[in-house]
Amino acid sequence: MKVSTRGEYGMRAMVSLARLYGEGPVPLSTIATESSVPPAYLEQLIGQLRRAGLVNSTRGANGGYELSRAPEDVRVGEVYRVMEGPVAPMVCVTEDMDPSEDLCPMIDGCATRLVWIKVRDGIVEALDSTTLGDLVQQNRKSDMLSGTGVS
Amino acid sequence: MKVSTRGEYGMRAMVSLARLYGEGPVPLSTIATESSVPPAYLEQLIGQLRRAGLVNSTRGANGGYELSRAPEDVRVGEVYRVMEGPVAPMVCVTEDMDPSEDLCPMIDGCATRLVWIKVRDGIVEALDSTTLGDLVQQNRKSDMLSGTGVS
DNA sequence: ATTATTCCTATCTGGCCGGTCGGAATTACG
DNA sequence: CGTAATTCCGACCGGCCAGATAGGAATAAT
Ligand code: FES
Ligand code: FES
Repeated sequence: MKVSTRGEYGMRAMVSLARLYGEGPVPLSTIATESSVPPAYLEQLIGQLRRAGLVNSTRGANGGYELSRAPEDVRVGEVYRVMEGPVAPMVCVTEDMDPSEDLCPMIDGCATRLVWIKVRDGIVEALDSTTLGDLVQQNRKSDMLSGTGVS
Repeated sequence: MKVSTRGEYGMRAMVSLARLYGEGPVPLSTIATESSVPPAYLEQLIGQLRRAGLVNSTRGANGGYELSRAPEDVRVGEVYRVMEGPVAPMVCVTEDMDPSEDLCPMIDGCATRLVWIKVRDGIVEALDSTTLGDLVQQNRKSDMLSGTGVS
């Protein structure tokens, strides 16, 4: 059960943008460097984030990307869902699914489903209780304590 | 972020065994039917569970498998870990990892890691707070309420 | 015009998930 | 003893898709 690189990279990119929030459009190349994501690939990913309305873009020279909302107003769950789709450790417990359809072929109904629902809710809680703002803040704090992050 | 079929099937099989606990060895074919898992595949999976000590096997005619412990004493997290490996939504937050190694290439340390740790802990909590016993019990209860589970 | 940038879509590749197969070992049973 | 029921083991394999790369068209600043 791994988060794909889309989720990983997308989240990293968004954190980078959060750190640079308020300083105007940031070109893709910068985000790519800062978040260590292959530029060509990032381009694809950030397109998704834009279409989802999480980032705004400015085209042409001096253009770039920026968060469409303040970092404190962006739950990481939103980013996650754009990149990874609805939270669903298993098809039969997809977040937004019609509760009536139970596609499990098990005899006597499915007992395991209860577990996966719990797991799903655990993930949702973790994702939706944090904002990009929280992340950059936490990070700045730990930078303060340990000097310049060291190597 | 999906649980693979190994986890799904493994869990289903264990629930089946839990329901039949105390009635002697259950042949693979029965478990396969009851949990709707291709027998040949299940054989592979249940081998893992056996080697991990979660089930005991009896060879030869009239042989089969049974839980090595009472259902109430088996946390679903144990089953999960056997089938899926340590809980780790992302390599850098693997359950049993050496906390010193931080392999993230991000500039200024990694802010996103905090999220994944939260996610991981959410999953762990969900898995370790439930036992196979809980599952079969819950399931029996819902059977009672809705007749014979219907079609 | 030239340069910096976003935008779009097609294409490729390796890994591994999900599953099958054949046969050897082991034990019950009449 | 022989035969049937079963676990046990490792090899094999096809298809899908994550994880990129590539090329070029549109847009805007200077
Ligand atoms: S309904 Fe999902 S495992 Fe049964
Ligand atoms: S350390 Fe895992 S994403 Fe940075």
